[in-house]
Formats: sequence, C-alpha cells, structure tokens
Amino acid sequence: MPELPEVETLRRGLEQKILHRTISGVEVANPKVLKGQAEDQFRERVTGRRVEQIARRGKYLLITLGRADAASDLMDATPSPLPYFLCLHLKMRGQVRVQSQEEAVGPYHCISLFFDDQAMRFYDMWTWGEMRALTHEEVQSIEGLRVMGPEPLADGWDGALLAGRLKSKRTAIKPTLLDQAVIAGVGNIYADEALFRAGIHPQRRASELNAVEIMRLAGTIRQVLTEAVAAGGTTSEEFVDAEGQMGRFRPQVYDRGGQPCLVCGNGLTRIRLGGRGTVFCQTCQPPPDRV
DNA sequence: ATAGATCTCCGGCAGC
DNA sequence: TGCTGCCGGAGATCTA
Repeated sequence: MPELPEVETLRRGLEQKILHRTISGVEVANPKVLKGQAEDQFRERVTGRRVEQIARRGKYLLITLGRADAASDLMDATPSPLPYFLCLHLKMRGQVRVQSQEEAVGPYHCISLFFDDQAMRFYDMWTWGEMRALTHEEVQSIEGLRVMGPEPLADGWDGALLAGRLKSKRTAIKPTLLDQAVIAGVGNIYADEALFRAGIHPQRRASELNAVEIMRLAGTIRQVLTEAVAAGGTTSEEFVDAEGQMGRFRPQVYDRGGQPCLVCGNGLTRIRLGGRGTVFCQTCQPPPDRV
C-alpha cells in the first residue's frame, strides 16, 4: 500500500536513474492504467521527451517532460512546446521499477518507458494504478490534486494547521486522517502508527480532540513519516523501490492485530473503521468514553 | 449544500 | 480440491 514515504522513496530513486534522460520509446502492454487516455496520445506526448523534474504531491508522482533538444531554442525562433506531465498514482498494487533492458519483464507489466540502456516499467496486478501524460491544465483539473490537503513534511505543518482541518470533522479521527483533503499522503499504515504513538484511540471523534492531543498527533504524523522515508518506506503488500528493494520501516501496530503491544505487552485489537482495517492498543490508546 | 456512507475496480489468499 | 468472501485508494454516486 504505497503511501507518502513509499512514493517519496520511489521519487528519489527515479531522480537517481532517469532525471535529465530522454525517453526513446514506449510499450503499452496493458492500457487500463492509462485510465481512458488514448494510447496514441500517450505515446505521442511521451516519446522523445526529456525528464526535467520529478515531484511528489501526496501519493501522486508528477514527472515533468520537456523537449529533448532544448538547446535548439537558441537557434530558431519557434517557441518551445509546452511540457507534459507524467502523472502516476500507484493505488494499492502499483509498482515502478527501473530495469536494464536485458532484465526479464515481470508479471502484471502494464507500461514501459525506454531510456537508452534502461527501461522504467510500471507493474500493477489490479490495474487500479494510473499513468497518464497530461498538459498542465489537465493536471490542474484533477480533483484529488486540487483539493489535496497540506504536506505533513513541509514547512508550516503543525498542530494549528491540523486543528483547522479537523475542526469541522465529526467522524472518527482514523478515517479522517485517510482523507487526502485533510492531510496529504497518509494511508492506512501511517494513520494507525501515528495514532498509536500519539496515544489516541482511532474511534475518537476528530472534532473532539483537544489542542494538546492535536499537537501531539501532528508531531507523531510527521515523525512516523520522516522515519519511514529514511527507512525507504514499508514493504507491506508488494511495495519495492525503483531498484526492487524492500522498505525497512517496521510498523508497531499496522498488520499486527492480536500480537502484543510493543509498549505495554497487551494484545493489539483489530477492528473495521470506515471500511478499513484498523489496529490499536486498548491500553495505550484509551477509548472515547474513558477520555 | 455538504458531509458521510456505499459502491466500484481486481486477484491473491485464507478458510472451509 | 474448489468454492466463497475478504481486502483496499480514491472517484463516483447515493443519502440524510
């Protein structure tokens, strides 16, 4: 389940491998991940372009594709064509790996972008993920990006910012943290981790958390994401980085239902909340009626 | 009107 | 062995 740290790990890996390099060709093995974009248009927008920048917003990866022969702008008067943006989202099972051309193509291969000696390959077992080549305007019109909440690793992230986002939310804090319009990039793993570290029960009503708790939570969100980025993400499900390496972050509660709490030793509880599996410690995270 | 709930996409896997 | 149901990020579509 790629979340902010996994996408950031991928972004850094891609920066090492494909930044300033030119796409010489494209293979579309499964057009489902183009999410409706015509295959011809995708090919046309990508082929011959050079990777100018690799950015992340929440769980989205945005790769700027400029013209390959930018130097020729100096020679003629024709305006440089506008850049396109390769817009990626891995959703649940998406993977991106940069492989040598000789390396065998893995299962669930959807798209390959070829650089001279390497191929950036997009794999997705469920094809929920997406990869499209969009204009600036088309990127701007993606609703999920337009309403995306603040980046928890950026300057300015603090308890006051989070408090403003939670004020009007009457649902439980856990599903609220998964709302990308509230906070960018947090998914199931890090929502459970941050709540555990903050000692906040996942069923507490978001709007009823006090200022101290919100400040603590803003801190643990940032802390857990920072640690996970440093560890190259978490490998649950299928996540691997651009080189196929597994993440080294070890969650304390996520996917540990029934196992002992690493702080107090009591068995961790697993419930479904807002349709999502949720793990917490009944002792370390006191329930709403005991707060 | 808007927040919140529900459905959808998909296939590996657990459990029987 | 083979069936059934579970699981989830985020957009679409409902409902109160």
